[in-house]
Amino acid sequence: MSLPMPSSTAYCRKQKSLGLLCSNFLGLYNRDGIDTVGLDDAASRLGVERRRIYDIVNVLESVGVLVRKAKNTYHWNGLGAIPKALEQLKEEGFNNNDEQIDVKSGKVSDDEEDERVSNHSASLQDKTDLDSMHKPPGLLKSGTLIDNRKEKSLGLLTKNFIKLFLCTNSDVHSLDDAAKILLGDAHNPSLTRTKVRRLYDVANVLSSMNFIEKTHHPETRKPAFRWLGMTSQINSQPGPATTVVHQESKKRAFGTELTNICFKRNKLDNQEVKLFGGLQSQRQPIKPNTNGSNSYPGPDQFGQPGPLSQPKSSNGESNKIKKTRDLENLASNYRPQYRNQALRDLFVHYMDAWKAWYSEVAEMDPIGVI
DNA sequence: CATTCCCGCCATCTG
DNA sequence: CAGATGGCGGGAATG
Repeated sequence: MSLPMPSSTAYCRKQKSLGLLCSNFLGLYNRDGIDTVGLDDAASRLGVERRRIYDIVNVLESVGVLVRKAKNTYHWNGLGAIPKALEQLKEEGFNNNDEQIDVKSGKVSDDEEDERVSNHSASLQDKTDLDSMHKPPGLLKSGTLIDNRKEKSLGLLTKNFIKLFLCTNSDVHSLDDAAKILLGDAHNPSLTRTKVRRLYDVANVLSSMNFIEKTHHPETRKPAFRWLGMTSQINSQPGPATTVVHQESKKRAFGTELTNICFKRNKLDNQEVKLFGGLQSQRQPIKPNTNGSNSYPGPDQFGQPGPLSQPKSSNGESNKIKKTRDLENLASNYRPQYRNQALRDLFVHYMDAWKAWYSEVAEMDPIGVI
């Protein structure tokens, strides 16, 4: 019981959110020369417990930004790997059955992400909401009793959640519905509750990367999330982006404090603050934007443009800036300056892949799938 | 009261 | 078997 909140620095939930942590994480590693990310390193530099790093890393891995390399170590692929990862997710979602071969470079680890979304030829686009994708709860195959751990992983959940947007008509889903869908059936309220908690976790990091944004379901009023990827507008009309928007115009001014460090909810105090100091003095400060919403701060001080960044008001929070389909600008605007030729090539490769995919998708008939 | 979701216990899975 | 992972859900913060 150390006092919960020093008057000046009250405990603020937002400062400890996964979303903010994700932003900081990206800010810390999304730069030239990063190849490996160590969990302990990340945890200490970000001033959080290891447990939290797992949360973030798991969802980032689902989106291709990272790959687990070994115990305590991840390989940094970078944001450039996102398009490809999404493409893959989409594909998987459509051939809504499981087992996809790993396309990663090199080794095909193990079962990697296998999800078994039930088989059953789904008409790609069915109704608006619940439907087509679900993973059978029970499960079959390989399982006996082992399986489940992975099936409940945050990583898988992230993927399925994203597929929900990529492979469905609707680009707005309430977590509640999402939970039910992803849960297969299991109308167990308790299970759903837990699922929703997890969805909040992934939603937070995804929204910090501007993949999604919080809104309310048109009719239902229920809180929900809207996909901000490129799918939405492509969806509404064939042809190239209709809403290529703005872009890196403003340099946001974020808060200047590293968050995620202090004040435990109200118990024990923390001695982690020192990490903060250390970080500040030795590295560019992460600028979390202390109170407002949190989203990936963007490049500025990190050297690279942030494809997923968005203009953000310094005191934002209420400020619902229309987050835009940044991914759309990815190809044209995201131009990291890699000093390393290999990385550069890799990046180019990703971009090409993405463009190919994008144009392909763009000319598809709207009713078709997307 | 409802929604959001942080925290950290502790089951599992490696190495 | 110790350390690494990461479900899971209580319950606090917020709306």
